[in-house]
Amino acid sequence: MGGMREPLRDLVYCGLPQALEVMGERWSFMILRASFNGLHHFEEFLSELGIARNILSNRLAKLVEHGILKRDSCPDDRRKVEYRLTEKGFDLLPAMLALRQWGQKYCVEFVENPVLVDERDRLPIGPVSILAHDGRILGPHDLWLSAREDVGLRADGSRADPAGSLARGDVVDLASKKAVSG
Amino acid sequence: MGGMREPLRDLVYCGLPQALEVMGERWSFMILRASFNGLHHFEEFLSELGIARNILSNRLAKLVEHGILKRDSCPDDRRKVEYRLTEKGFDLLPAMLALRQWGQKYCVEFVENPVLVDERDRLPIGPVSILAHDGRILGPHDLWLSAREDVGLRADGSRADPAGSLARGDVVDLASKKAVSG
DNA sequence: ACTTAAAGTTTCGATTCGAAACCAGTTGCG
DNA sequence: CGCAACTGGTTTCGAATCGAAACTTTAAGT
Repeated sequence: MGGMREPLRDLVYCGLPQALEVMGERWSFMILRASFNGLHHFEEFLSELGIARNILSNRLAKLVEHGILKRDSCPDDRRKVEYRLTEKGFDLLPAMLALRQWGQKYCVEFVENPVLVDERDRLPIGPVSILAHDGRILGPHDLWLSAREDVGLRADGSRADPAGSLARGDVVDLASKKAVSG
Repeated sequence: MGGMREPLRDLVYCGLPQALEVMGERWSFMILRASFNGLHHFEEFLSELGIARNILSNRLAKLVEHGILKRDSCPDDRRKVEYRLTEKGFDLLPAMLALRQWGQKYCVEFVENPVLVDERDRLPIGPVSILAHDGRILGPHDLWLSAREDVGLRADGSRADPAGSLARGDVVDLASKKAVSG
């Protein structure tokens, strides 16, 4: 059997609700973006984002609590506090960019001016993409939801070598899948 | 000049706030996930997600309004209404997966069972990735924010051929960049 | 005609958001 | 030292949002 339905209720097994617990709150992504942009201080976030003081305080605390930002007081000026992205925080970049690119594609008519480029050749980056284990770019319709035991088991019965990726798996559209090959 | 700071306030130029206007609200991503999973009806979403009736109604309306879902009444049973993803909705898959993979990596200890695989070989997909114009996978530290006019202008003064991607650009960390090469 | 199903709407209390005021350590300066 | 200004908060309180439960409406089913 191929396309299964995911158990949506079993939140413990799914990364999405967990991710949304922090990042689903208003301003979290905007604060993250500001961090990626090199802002580090409370008053910087405050004036650049136009967020309310108490909410910013609350969000920063929550982001720190979840290990996305780390909070250090500046040694040179002990009034100041530095908020910096952790590795866990940096790992949200694909999600943030994907969301942003989507918004850019569908909701913004202007051509943006500071452009995100590859440091190597200074050419604009491409779209954030879903990759197969071998690096091919996958579209929404190239995906299939499979029972763990059936990983690598092709429709024709042959079995691919599950050498590569192992730990990462996900959600998906199976209505269209069912039609296509179920 | 290389790493610039993005104008965070000018929301019209940035796709992120636009994207968050819809997807930033509670439940939007969960509804999207359910849609990807093949749910199409109000009562399905209701029982699978455990969301309040009025909120679900509100969110579905907003998702439809923003062109992420389309709403059709079933011809066979005119009590029923079908909510289906549009192309615009499908295009949110990378953002949703990226978020989910992040949550999976950092917040969920269980091995998930229905695994998302490549339809071709039925092997688990890889992580959602930021790609260079030529397909190389880029990490958070391979990015640079460049003025539009300077696209393709390398640090050493040589110019890369900006043949490929043109319309897609983005945000980023420039504090670390400044240190590295500014 | 009566019952049930699907998809909402209404109502109302609980939570969250947001603007503004207030507060507490530092620091800079005369 | 004494005092103003700066930084990063907390408090307060009205407005908006969320959520559970009851109610409404249209369409099948029998």
